[in-house]
Amino acid sequence: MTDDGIATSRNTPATLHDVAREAGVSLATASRSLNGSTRKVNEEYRKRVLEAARRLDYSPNLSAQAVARGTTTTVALLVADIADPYFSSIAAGVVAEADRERLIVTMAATERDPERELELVRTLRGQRPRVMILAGSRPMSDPTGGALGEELEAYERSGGRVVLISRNEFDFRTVIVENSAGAESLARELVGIGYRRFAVITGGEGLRTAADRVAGFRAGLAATGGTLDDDDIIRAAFTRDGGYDGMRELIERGLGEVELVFAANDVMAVGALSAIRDAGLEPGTDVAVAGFDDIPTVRDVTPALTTVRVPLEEIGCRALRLALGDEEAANEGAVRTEVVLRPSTPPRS
Amino acid sequence: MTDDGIATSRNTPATLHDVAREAGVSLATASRSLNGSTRKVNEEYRKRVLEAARRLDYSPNLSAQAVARGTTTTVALLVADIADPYFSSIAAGVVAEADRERLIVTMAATERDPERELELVRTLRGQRPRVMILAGSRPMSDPTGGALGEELEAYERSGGRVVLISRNEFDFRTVIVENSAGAESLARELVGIGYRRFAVITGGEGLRTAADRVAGFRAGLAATGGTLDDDDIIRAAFTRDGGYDGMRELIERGLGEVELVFAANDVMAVGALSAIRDAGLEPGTDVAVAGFDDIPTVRDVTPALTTVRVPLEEIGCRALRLALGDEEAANEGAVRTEVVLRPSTPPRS
DNA sequence: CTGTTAGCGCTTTCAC
DNA sequence: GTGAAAGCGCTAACAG
Repeated sequence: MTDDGIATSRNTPATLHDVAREAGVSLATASRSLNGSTRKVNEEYRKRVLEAARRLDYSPNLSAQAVARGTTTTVALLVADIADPYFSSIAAGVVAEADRERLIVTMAATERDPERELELVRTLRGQRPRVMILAGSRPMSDPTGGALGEELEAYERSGGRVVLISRNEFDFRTVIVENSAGAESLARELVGIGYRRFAVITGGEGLRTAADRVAGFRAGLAATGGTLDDDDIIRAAFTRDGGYDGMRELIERGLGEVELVFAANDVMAVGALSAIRDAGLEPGTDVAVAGFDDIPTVRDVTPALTTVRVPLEEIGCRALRLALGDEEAANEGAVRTEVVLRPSTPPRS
Repeated sequence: MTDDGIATSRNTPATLHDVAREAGVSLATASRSLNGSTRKVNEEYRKRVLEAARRLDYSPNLSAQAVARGTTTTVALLVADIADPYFSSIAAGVVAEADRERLIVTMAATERDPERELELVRTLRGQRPRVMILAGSRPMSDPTGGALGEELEAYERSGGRVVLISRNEFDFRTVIVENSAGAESLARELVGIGYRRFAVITGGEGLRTAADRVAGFRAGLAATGGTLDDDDIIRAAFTRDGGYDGMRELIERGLGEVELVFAANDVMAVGALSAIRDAGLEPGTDVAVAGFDDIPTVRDVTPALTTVRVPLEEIGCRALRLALGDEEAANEGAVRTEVVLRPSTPPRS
């Protein structure tokens, strides 16, 4: 072993040991100077260590730190689909907040498959993340037979924090979105501007989020005299194509008296808009459309989409703060939503 | 220390040690049974270990494994903005491929700030990721004075692999996108359907990707007789709002003879569409618009947007395969793009 | 304030 | 085939 003491181009990163040797101090002193320790270090030594670290291009091995400290700086985020604007906006919020807290985010996609989700939670647990954030609702009846819940509980028992976004299936901290109340307000406002007969396109089989939105919408109609026949509730995939297909189905079977179609989220609503147009109808004029979420693109479709705004990035940010035990975040209550009327639902009469 | 031998609700995860004890075998045997070792383990022991692991709800500590093995199962991904569909689609591809390779992805956002990018690379290096993927072009003239390049080189020297997506600034493996050729084809096709006078809205100050697209577009026009005045090249932020602002500027100064506006990416084009409409003009009719990327939403705006398709998810996937040394990926050459004509550029005359 | 040393949880020689 | 033991890179008592 030729020890030339110079930063040669080795093919393994410099270790703290190398830095200590280079600086002529002990491991402990090197460690203390490089990372915020409570202990004070002689300014002279400190400088020498920092200088040596720079020379050797030292970068602390986070895995080793994690093992030694017994705690990581990692946050795990699970979403249904990264390319979906709903999730990517939430993710952006989580990543931004994590960055502020000098935490690192690892991300995985469940592709809306509960089995996969369980599998991912298991894998990710190996990282010993400080926090695990699960976004995206899953079926209300758990097809994995409670295995996910158990896994998450085990994770919390071992010191982790799980936060759910808009899915109150378990007893974990949750960022609650006013899905029901928001949809109810939307229904009221729509009736207020003259709509009476509605149809709904929603996600398949009792997804919690979707179900809440539909229930809220229904309640709003009930209170104000709007009509929604059970037959006019279409189920489809909770995606753009689902919205497209649902709308086409609705058109094919005949819109009848329906004046406005409420899609349980914006990506579906956008798909519905295209289906309407592809059927030779004029959205907004022949049939009005409303969505939920206020994803960025709904301002740019035509007609611009009426929706319920939910502050997606903020939700991501809050989820993390909640997990980190932020007092404020814990006391803020449900995330406020807000109805945004746009040309896709022009006032009627 | 009460050692009752039962999986009590401790508040620290079970270790391999615990499993070994529970199974009555040595640490080594437990390790060998749980992870694919070359060594053979007596079937009887193996079963006992697996059973014990299950009972204790054991999950291997990835950090510890990383330290012991000297290698991680992590991939780091840097993008400009997670909520931007261009990047989130690429990210989805990376995550999907990583999942296939049983790798974990950590993600960070540079927010288009070179300083931040450098900072993030430094931090992420601490993870000792096997691979680092950088997406999103940065200014051609490096404001960090080559520091990023040095950092990345140091990372590769220490055994990592960096892959750049569509940014050939350094000598690293790169997923090359036919930005120039794609834009050139687009120009040719547009001239082919009757357009003659063009304007361009592009990203600020020499972003590589933007510059290539504009250059290609220009070349296509030059070859076919289309006209693009230097005055009609507008610079704005490489975002939806940038596109909106750029278009508004163009309209305010007077479109003159301009028949078609080419935006250097789809999000800008979508913003431009809205600006046109907000100015009381009809996109497609009064002025045609074309973009680049073929992000999902461009099918749903009105009129649907002419663009150059680039297979975003595939790019993410390829980036990772390239990093992992996949022969095929290395030999596939540039990522093919394809012109997609849609109603935002109706045939003229 | 500094250095020695015993871990952290896991892998991997190396003997048996 | 199995186990004891020596690390991996780093931190945190613990003495000096």
